[in-house]
Amino acid sequence: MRKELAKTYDPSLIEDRTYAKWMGRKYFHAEPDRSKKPFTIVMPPPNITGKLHMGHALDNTLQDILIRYKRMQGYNVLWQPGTDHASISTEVKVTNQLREEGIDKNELGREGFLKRTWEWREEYGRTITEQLKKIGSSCDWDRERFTMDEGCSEAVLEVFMRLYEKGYIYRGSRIINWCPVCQTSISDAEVEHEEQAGHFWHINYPIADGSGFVEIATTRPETMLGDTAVAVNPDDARYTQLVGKMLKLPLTDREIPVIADPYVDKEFGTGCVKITPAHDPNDFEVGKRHNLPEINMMNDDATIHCPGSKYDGMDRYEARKAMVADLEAQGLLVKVEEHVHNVGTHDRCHTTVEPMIKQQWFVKMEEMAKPAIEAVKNGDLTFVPERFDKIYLHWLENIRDWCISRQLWWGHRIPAYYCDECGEITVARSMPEKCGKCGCTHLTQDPDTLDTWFSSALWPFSTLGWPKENEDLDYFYPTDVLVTGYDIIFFWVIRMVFSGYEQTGKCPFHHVLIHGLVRDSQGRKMSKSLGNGIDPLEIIDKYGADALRLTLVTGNAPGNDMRFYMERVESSRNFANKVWNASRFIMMNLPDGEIGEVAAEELTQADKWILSKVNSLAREVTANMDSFELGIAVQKVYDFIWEEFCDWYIEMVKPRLKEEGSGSKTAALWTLKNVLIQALKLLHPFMPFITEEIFCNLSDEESIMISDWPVYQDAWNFPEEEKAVETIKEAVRGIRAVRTSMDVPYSRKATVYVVSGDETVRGIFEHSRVFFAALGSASEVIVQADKTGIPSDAVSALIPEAAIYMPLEELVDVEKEKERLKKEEKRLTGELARVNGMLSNEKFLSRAPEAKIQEERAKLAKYTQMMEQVKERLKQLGA
RNA sequence: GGGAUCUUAGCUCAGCUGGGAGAGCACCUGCCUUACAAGCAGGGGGUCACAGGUUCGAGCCCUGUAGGUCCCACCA
Repeated sequence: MRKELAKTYDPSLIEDRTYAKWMGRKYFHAEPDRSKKPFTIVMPPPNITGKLHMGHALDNTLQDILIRYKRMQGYNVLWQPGTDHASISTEVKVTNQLREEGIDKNELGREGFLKRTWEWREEYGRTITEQLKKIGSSCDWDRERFTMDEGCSEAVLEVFMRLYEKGYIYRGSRIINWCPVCQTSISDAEVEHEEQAGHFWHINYPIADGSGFVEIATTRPETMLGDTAVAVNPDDARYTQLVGKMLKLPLTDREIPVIADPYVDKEFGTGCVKITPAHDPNDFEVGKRHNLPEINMMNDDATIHCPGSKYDGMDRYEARKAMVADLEAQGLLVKVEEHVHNVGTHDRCHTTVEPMIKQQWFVKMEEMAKPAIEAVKNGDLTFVPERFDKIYLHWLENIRDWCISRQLWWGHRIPAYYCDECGEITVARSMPEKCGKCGCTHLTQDPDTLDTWFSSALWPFSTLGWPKENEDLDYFYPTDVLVTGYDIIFFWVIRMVFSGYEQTGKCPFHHVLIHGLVRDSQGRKMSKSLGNGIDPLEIIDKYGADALRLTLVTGNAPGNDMRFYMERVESSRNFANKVWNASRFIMMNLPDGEIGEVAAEELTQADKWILSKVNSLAREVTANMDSFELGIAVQKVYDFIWEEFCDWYIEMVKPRLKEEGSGSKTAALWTLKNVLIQALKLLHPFMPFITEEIFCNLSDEESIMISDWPVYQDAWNFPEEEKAVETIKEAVRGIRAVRTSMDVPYSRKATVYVVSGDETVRGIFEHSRVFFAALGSASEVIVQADKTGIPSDAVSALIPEAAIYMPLEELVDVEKEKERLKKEEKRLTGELARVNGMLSNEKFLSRAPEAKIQEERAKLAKYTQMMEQVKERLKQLGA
């Protein structure tokens, strides 16, 4: 039955309905099936705190494209979705929410807080997944997981136990990064280095024996309360006699030694460095080497800890000011210089982190990094684009132990239990009944939780049921491709890789497709503070998910950032409308019943041409998809549909559609329908909704998303017809250009003479005269071998294969025509010079591939012929 | 300090293994030609940052220079 479609495409009418249909039919659901090959992607789990932003939209669009493509290719695909508990982010959000209600987190207590956070998660945690559905994500929602659900928590516990038992997890008192606002330790990866304009304070430390001063330079004078030495380079002749002497530490009553350590750079500052082991990672190392005391002079909220001192309790920056003022008053401040330096800040809240010595849990990284490094080196794991190999390797080759404990409540609690009596640590899967050392029954679990990335590191296998052996894991793991932004390679990708090798012995995925950031029209990062974010859902409401998706993949190469602006979305929307209308046109013409098969001899040159075109398109697009060149792939489909199919083929076929009951009409309809279906299939991964809607109107199959991906077929390979139609297109373009330059109105038809001495060429035009006439605004097409009967003032269009003449009578402006021909002559002269240059170059002839030489020879012949025509024509016009 | 990356049409960007410079938007001209004005036809516009090198041949490979962006890094 013929179906009518609306004149303009309205995505809002079909997207939700279509998605519901897919869900209802369980197309997204995957079960192991040994008769098919699996293809698996795990979705980077969005935070439960978040709402969908452009980054998610891009990330998930890319994944959905790959998933839909592979599904159509017949793979048993699993796209595993889920969400991340996002420890710090969520804890901060809930804490703030509580504060607004006037509730203090600590008063509420741990249990109450967790109850509240679970409620929060129930209420808000699913909005993002609902939003992911709006963009068409075909993930298996039946398998949706959460990093703190029972299974994932079991995996976390198992991994902790294994690593602990292997000696890879240890507890130690070491210098770590501390966020005074979030009041927790953070890992090195979570520290962002920001360049800040600061000062360099030069301070005199008096030598205890009264023989003078040692001038030190520091960017953080307040830490001098924790100084336990001043260091100089052992080779620094200026200071050798000072080494071993004692200095009076200003603002305190302590004395500290001068020590020699190669860490000190003679050239930098004064060459004397104050050493604060408890508040600087380098100084910590120096302190260890020299057995210096570690004086902790700061509280967890970054106020000064110095009992008995006037600075005690002051904020770190307030104290800095006060101390500098006091030093100046005492005449110990030598000078203050402007100084730009790097300051470590917490990536979540951008507070300046404080290095502090604390008891924390760490993961020993050296051994686990090895297979992860090897994976990239031996090709088991590849990055797209490749350049991210270096970033990955550099990080792993310089990896330091991972601080995994967080002083937070929301997260997986560390399974360590301390004996209240003897302090013995027991790491166990559950609370031990008694202390294994002293037998005491009073044990307390470590209050800390794990870094949120500890659980996401296990995501590729914890979501498949690990540590239990099971069919899902066996079948779908390892996964195939991981799609993510370059911003979380360190946090997540690397940790998944070493965790995968350590726990499962396998790399958790083979390819990592990296994408960049979606920026605003000015190239700025989209951010809440700038207010320049564009809400993907608003775009979907207004333009449709397909337009959004197309915008996000068009003209973008892997790993590169992109700019997002409305003109691009409109352009995508226009394409959707183009597809819609082309389909509408075809459906308007399709008969009520089946077209049936069309005999090969009924197919015209044009039919074969477009079949051949869509055939090679399928091959090319498949190759691009396989190498993750999604932007290139979709560009090819776009160009094919808009230019070849709509602008040329449909126009070529229109005259035949008026021939009621003819075999030619049937062949045209058959071709229109089949080529459209092929094109829709190639487009489907990118624009799932519109392609599904049209496909279901055209085809008896139930859904395009489970239809077969087009493959190249020899039966649709027509090189001769492709060449023939290209010749005609050239002729049409030539005619149009001539007519435009002569200002001949569209409505004015003219007789068109095609002159060629080549019988084959004449055959091409004879065969296609119907559509050639239509496209070339011809009232009549006369094909002949010579110029007999052609008016001498006829205007010509030139193509290599033939001469085209149009008697345009009084409309012909001889001067314009001469001008046009001269321009053409100039162009051809240039081309001929280039080709002749190459062909007269002996080195080219001897070293270039034979095919290339033949190609150039053919061009020479072609241009020579055209040049002859132009010259002859100019001569006729008396030029 | 180390590394990566970019510099191609007015704007935003593609350009896959080196073989006659592309798209979208913008601009100019003419068209409501019964699928689409969210459209059709035609057109203008680029020493592919600069300088060398390799090659028969370079936007693409190599070296250097300039400018931009980003990442990493313990010079206080």
